[in-house]
Amino acid sequence: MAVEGKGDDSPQQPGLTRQALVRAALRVLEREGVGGLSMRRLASELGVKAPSLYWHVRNKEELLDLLTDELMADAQAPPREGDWREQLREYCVRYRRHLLGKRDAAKVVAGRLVPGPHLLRLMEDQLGRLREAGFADADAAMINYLLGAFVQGFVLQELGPLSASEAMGADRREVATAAGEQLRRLPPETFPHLVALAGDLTGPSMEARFSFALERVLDGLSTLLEQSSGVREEGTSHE
Amino acid sequence: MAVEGKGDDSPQQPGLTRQALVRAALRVLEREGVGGLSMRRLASELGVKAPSLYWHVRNKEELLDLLTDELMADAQAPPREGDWREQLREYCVRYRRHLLGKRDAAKVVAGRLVPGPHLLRLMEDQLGRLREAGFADADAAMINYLLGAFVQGFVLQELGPLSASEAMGADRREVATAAGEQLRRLPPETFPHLVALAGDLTGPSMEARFSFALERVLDGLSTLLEQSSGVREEGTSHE
DNA sequence: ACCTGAACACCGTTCAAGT
DNA sequence: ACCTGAACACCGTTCAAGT
Repeated sequence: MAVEGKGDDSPQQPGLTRQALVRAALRVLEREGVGGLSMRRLASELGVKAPSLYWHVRNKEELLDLLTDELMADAQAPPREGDWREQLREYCVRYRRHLLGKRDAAKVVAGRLVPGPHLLRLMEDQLGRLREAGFADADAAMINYLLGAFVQGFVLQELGPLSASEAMGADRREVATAAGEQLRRLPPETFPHLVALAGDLTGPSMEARFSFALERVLDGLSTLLEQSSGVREEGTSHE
Repeated sequence: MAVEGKGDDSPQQPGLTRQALVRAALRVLEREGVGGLSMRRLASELGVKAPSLYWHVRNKEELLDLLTDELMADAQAPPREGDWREQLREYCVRYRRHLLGKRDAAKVVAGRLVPGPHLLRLMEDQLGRLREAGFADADAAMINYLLGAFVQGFVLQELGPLSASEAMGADRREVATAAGEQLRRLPPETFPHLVALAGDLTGPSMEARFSFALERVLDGLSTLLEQSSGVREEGTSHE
């Protein structure tokens, strides 16, 4: 009757696997959002009672750590086309899209530094491209961290409602223009810049804000690369 | 007997003010952390029962919005010394220190876009400096958003335990070197870069990561400023 | 106008007990 | 080895009722 032999070192399948647990958590997250992802709901998704989960996982934190890496399972590295800048841009654009594509993914991933297998795969690939581009090892490591923190932080901002006036009700465009009106009505003698820039502050879409920020970061990396290769050419290297 | 007349439009003081509520929330946050900040505990801090709070505040979300702005109450803009780059750097360094100085502040503030009075004050100041530095209005608005998202996102990463192995137990230095060992033990044929850069990836302190990232962003802003002022000088402006 | 009691529908986690 | 019942100590929020 036990048809599906996995072939590895588990003699009888235990009904619940860590893998099954994490995949179920992903389904619950997609369906209910991060607020609805409780140990109890996850248990019922698996046809089991909540305390059972604690046999497979130390606590909810560990579950979220596992889930964090699972969220990276189908993240794609960009094609190796174009220069390093084009490739890094594509990395960030894809990572953002990936996080936005899975419900509340950024809220799970946000403050979590988990070196799971899927993340390691992506890091390995990105570090390789950074070194090929000519970045020093120490810089490549820093840049890898920087880009991750940058995109995650950005998408996290993007997930929350644009303002206090909320996700319940009006769409982003309306909320933004309302916020613009509010800024314009401020006393101009104490807030001249906010009044003058009301449109500039509330107008741009999140897309636009992200790509603006991304281009600034990429410019900064360009500068670093020029500086360090400049040093290598004209510097006092012991070569 | 009602000694403390506020003088404004509140005839009898209602025992609970929104202000008192928010200040109490700040004390609870400092004492118990974000996980300990519940409506019930906040109520007991105020010598009142939980349902009372809902007279003053729509729900916990609104409370957190108010708290977010209160967290900015004593944030200091840097002195107007040095060039724009020095001032923006100091802005970010101070903002980071400010967030790190209040327990779990970044976790409250993170995905929350609340244009409260204290934030508006800082925005007004920063936008002024950006315009004086020569940034175009649209750019100044974008940069203001970028820097906020950048610092908040960064500090949020910094707050979580450095790795899964946890806040409970070993300090950051130990965890970092342990993570380094783990990377070094990876199969070098599939993870050559991770193995080679193990030390670079796990060595740097959060201080170092932050200031590296910050200098890159500032470099990026320099490039933007040069480009746009270049365009203004040699461009086809209708001046 | 402002506060409370009681209740609803939940949480994460532990632990003795079952198989 | 793996799962459950029962319990502990909590949550956010509503709502009739009190003053």
